Amino acid sequence: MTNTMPAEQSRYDQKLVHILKTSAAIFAEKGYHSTSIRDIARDAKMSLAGLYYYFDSKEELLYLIQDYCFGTIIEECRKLLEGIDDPAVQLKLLIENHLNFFVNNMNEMKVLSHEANSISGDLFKKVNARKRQYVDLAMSLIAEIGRRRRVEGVDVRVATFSLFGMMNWIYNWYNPRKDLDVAALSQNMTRLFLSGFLGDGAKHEHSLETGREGHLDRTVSVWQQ
Amino acid sequence: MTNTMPAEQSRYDQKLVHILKTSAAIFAEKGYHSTSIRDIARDAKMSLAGLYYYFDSKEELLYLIQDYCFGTIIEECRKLLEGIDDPAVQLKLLIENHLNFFVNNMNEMKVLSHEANSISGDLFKKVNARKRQYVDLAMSLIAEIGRRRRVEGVDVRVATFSLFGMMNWIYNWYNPRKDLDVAALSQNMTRLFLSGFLGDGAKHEHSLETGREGHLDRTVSVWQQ
DNA sequence: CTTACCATCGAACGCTTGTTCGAACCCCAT
DNA sequence: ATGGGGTTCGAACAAGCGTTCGATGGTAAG
Repeated sequence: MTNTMPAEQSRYDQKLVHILKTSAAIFAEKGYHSTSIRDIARDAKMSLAGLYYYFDSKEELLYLIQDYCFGTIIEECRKLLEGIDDPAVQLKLLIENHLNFFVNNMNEMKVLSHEANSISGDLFKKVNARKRQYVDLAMSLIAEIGRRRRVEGVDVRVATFSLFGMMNWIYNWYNPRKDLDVAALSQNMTRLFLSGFLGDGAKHEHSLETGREGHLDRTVSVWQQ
Repeated sequence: MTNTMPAEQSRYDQKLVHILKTSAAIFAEKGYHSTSIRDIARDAKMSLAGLYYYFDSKEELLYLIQDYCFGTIIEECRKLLEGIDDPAVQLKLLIENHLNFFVNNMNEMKVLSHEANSISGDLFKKVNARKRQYVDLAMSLIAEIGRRRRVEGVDVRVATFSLFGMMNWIYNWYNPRKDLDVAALSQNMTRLFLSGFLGDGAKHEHSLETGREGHLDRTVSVWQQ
């Protein structure tokens, strides 16, 4: 399986794409494990057995969706960042690209975010290699911004995953017909994150003293036993 | 089913708690739909049929975990916020409570976050009512902070769900043996969010001009067809 | 010791699942 | 028209699923 789809698509490629899109829509709606191949066959208007001409197993189907999704996002991102020096600008572009892609491919991205552990073995490793690559890119940008602007008081790892948390959580709430459009969403999140990361922490923190620090129970377990 | 467990637990209650904790651990590890009642029976050291003395269906089992989790988190939060005037301080406490509870009950919270749509019908409605209650609380705090500090340029809904995204994403990466402890994690995220929300957006944004705004393709679909 | 109730279990039911197989179909080059 | 390879399909399989039922064990009160 190659990273990129041929521009000129054969009948076979077109049908595979149709299957992947249909599957992603159902996976997004009811979850990978609750979706049966029969569900996919119905929506794709094919027979059960006919589908297996295009993939070897349900798990490989999930892999094809995830891998191609990651491939595209990373490729687009690399193109976008090329030749830009300021890591803050690069990060801004990464966020824009991520959210733009997410919103315009909500089904596939929900499957990528939510079904990350529904895949196992070698296929899991392959997807994870791409993920690590992408996360490392973002983390190195954030680290570099921190270095140049002498950011203190925020852990780079925490910052990176907080950013991905913000961005990847949108499948839980974002409604394109009701919420801001992608451009405004990107701007909001870039501002939230960059201002938060760079922002003068000390400026606000002194006013947050509660006079009862360390008041939290260490709730070791939900149900004490 | 009541919201709170009796302080004095009968033999029955203790065993129910044991089942809930065991189930949550397996659900967290392999997902709700990939977990069979037989898996739970094995780990809980009970027979398959014996489990059904404690719940009526697999779905109700999930509900019990989620409902009790939400119940505890909201109750703790209310107690903590009581009598405090500054919404920024209240939000800080909400974040601390949320993360403290999350880290100390990672299994249950992962099930709460990740299996939100694995439940349906009336049980889903019940859990969702609690969720809305909790989200509304956070959103109203954020809105009030925005009003008092005259925050501009960030949508309150986007800010709220970005915060929950940051916080709830941690089950995907947080490793208590390798990462910061809960106190430091809370401090980091509070700083990231509050500085981000309050922070002078204009201060940094002018330096982020790329000279090619609107350059992003509207990637309508992953696989063009 | 007997009664009654709470708790537990082995075994089975009906159903859905992912996957396979061999036969049939379609369509284009000869 | 005919051959053949690329597609499609109906039917079946074994395995696993959630759930039920009737019977059994344990235990505390009468």
